[in-house]
Amino acid sequence: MKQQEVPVPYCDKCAYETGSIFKHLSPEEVDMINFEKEFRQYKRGEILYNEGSRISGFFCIHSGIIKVFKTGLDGKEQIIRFAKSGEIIAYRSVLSNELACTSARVIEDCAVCFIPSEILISLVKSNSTFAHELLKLACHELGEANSFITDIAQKTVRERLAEILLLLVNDFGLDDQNYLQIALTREELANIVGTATESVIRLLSEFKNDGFLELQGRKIKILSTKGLEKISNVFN
Amino acid sequence: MKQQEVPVPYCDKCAYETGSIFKHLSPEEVDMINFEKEFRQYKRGEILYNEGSRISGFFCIHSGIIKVFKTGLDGKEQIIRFAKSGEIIAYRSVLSNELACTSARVIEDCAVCFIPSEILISLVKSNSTFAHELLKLACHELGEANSFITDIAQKTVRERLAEILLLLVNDFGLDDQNYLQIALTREELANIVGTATESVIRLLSEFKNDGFLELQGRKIKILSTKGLEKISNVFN
DNA sequence: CGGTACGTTGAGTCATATCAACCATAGTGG
DNA sequence: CCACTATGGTTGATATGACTCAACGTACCG
Repeated sequence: MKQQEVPVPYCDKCAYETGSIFKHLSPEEVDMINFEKEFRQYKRGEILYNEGSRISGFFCIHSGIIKVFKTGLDGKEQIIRFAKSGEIIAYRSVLSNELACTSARVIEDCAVCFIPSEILISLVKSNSTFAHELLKLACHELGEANSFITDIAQKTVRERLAEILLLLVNDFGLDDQNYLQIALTREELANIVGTATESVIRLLSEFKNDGFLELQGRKIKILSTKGLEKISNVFN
Repeated sequence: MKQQEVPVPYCDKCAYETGSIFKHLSPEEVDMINFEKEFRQYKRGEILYNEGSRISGFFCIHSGIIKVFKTGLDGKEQIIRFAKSGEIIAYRSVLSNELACTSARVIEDCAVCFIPSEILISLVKSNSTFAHELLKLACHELGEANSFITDIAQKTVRERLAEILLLLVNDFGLDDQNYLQIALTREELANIVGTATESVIRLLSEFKNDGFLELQGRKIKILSTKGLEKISNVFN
């Protein structure tokens, strides 16, 4: 849990005008958060919190990318989701008052605000709109989890990999040269899809041969989302 | 959507003293629910709601068992969860204001209360304890979904089947002869585990040969939860 | 008594995991 | 500056878990 003593830049993600969950708070409530929160910076590879630990607060991502994962058999990671600017993590454990069911590790150097549990709970109690929005968020994630369960259970690795690539395009976008704006190791890709690293490597090079993408190390250049859609069977 | 005109039995599941989510309501709020709710009875095989539809309320189960599932490729069902007495379903869609992401079908004849969406929303707004409890519920389900994702992605069909059997024992219990208190077809078991019907049949008969259970049609007699635990690798 | 849904078994196939070897790259310390 | 090591990526060979297909048995139901 590294916490650097650097000049704290203004964090606009916990402000009430932004697109984050905090937009449903009053200026006074945002002030309270800004007073209580702790600004932190983490480098790639660092852990924000560990599965099984009791969590004393949640994180709002200012910048960077974080992977949220569970550790399964033989320590193999299953990536549950990614969090990027404006999103919050660890709120599940805080709200359900359970131990963390996942761990979180930095994928791209990040700056986050750490906000104590009590703040979240008290806001849920005092601001019903905020509570409703949190419910929407949790219920939406639940819907996504249900879809993912169905996909993993029914689709082939090939279909899932294509689908995950499209999902990453959707979540992180492409730069001006059509490079995917998130760089993952082959192992990380495998740990989303739920397969072996070697399988990801082989399938990626198949997709390359099919002309759907190009590979430059970890950077993936998307040439044909249409092609990937066809492979992934996205429309059931 | 069958709705029988029978004398409405007293439904104690929507009462504020029970173990259901409604225990966090005031007597007045419970009265409101009782006034607005609609009592319905369904037989095995009937559908409560369909994936993709807009839902105008949620269901509280008085008695019986319901399976909640998604329809994937080729119409193959993926069972997401079961709901039994005292539990609520379809609240996800109501709260997230999204189309239903699952369907619900009766496994064991059931009696349910149908409660309009507006009631749920207004209670979330007016009763912050209730909102917090709903958040706990949703977040808890989210944690379970995450575990399930990891299991499906990493465990073998054999391990998953053993684990699901234990989970069913936990949720529905055993009768005095150690028979599992929920009767599923082989296909339904397969649709939880995420495998083919034939695989379930073969594995069940393996478990039988190993002395862990006995089979009487759909009734499964559990002889050794220890054995099933060993197979399932429950402790990671 | 035929029909329909469910259960069972066997045989063959295939996607994917596993194992092993090897290469590329970058960071480290002597 | 150069071995040294660690990490990640790639490829090939092999094994196998699980699916598919097909046939047949069983049981209930009108």
